[in-house]
Amino acid sequence: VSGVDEAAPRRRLSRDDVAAEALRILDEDGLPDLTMRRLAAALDVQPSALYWHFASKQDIIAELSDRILARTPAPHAGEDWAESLHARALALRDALLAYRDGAEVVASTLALGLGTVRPRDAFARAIEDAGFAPDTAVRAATALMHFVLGHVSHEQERMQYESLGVRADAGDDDSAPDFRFGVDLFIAGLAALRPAGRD
Amino acid sequence: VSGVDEAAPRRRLSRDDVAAEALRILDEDGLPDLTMRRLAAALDVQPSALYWHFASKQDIIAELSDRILARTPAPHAGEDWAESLHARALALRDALLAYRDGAEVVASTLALGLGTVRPRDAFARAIEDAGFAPDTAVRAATALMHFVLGHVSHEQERMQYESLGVRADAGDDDSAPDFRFGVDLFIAGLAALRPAGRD
DNA sequence: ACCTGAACACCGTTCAAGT
DNA sequence: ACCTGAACACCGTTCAAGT
Repeated sequence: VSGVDEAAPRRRLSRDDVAAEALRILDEDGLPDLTMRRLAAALDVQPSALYWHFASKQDIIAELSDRILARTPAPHAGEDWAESLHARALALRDALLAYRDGAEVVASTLALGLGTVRPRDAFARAIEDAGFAPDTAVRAATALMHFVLGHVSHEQERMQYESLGVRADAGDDDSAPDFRFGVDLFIAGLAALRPAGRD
Repeated sequence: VSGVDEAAPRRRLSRDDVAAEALRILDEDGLPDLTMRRLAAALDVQPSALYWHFASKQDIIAELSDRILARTPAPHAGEDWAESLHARALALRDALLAYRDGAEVVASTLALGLGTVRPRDAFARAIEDAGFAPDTAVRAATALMHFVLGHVSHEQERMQYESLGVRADAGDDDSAPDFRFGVDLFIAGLAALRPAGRD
């Protein structure tokens, strides 16, 4: 029995292994299929083993949220605040769309006060550049985050149910123009309400 | 054994009974506690009995969504489009806040393409009054819905976790001004972008 | 330090059978 | 027509015990 490759040992699971496998399952099968039991099976380990590396499933999801958001690019210098905000909003949408159910993962993590708030702060900085006070900028940035997460969640849930054939597939599918319209509306609002004497 | 009141019969459960009890559990214990088994127990019935009245749990939740949204009032006649939109957005927030986890119930129902779209259509009508074309108005109305649902979901999830002592309670709790700011921003955007020649 | 084994306390849904 | 009983195929989490 020496020539046959008997069950690979492959122990010493790392925290990073767990997160990477979870991200793979998320992207390939979606958030509802990302269960502790399925994750453990994919890693060839008992479910309880995961709790040595992460305190809870929600903590794993928070880690996924951070990884999804890590891909949002640094801003170009010298951009107009409106251009910058527009570009950041589109980049955030792209990052969320890059993983299946990305928006829901990030939204639920944000709601629990876990994970990074980098994208919101990036929005806020661009809005400060328009002349708004820091606390107002954070408020506006939060509103924009709600729009982005709501829009992309909706997009991704629709994709999910269309692929299952549940919803009537309306055919028309490119929601990028709708998204841009929403962002432009938001920016036009900021331009209209911003403190006078700024340019 | 005739004087003692033996286990009340109370059969013939109606669809309305199921929805009403579900709404009670939702409001008192929250969406995570609204399970088919708990609902059945509260109605003194087996879980499988619920499936005679509703095809699925999601269908029950869609019914709750409609009931939550039923309380949004008819608009005053003769209002300015901006005033009307503002009033409707605040009324929607109030309706969502009237039941625990109301925003999440409505958001998930909307995402599945179930339940009423009355609030969105009401938004769209006010936006048409500003001079926008019907399809543009629906786009903008959808964006506003995303903001409202996102904002109120966030508010309610925060309440939930604060009451459990999970999140650090920051003390400052009235998010109505933040909400109004977001709505005003949105309306200012519409005012800036609306077709010329309208007043 | 890292993981197994076994249990605890649950889920939504289906379906034959009863009344 | 309306509901029970029993099952199917799952959940997240804990914790003593092993190595």
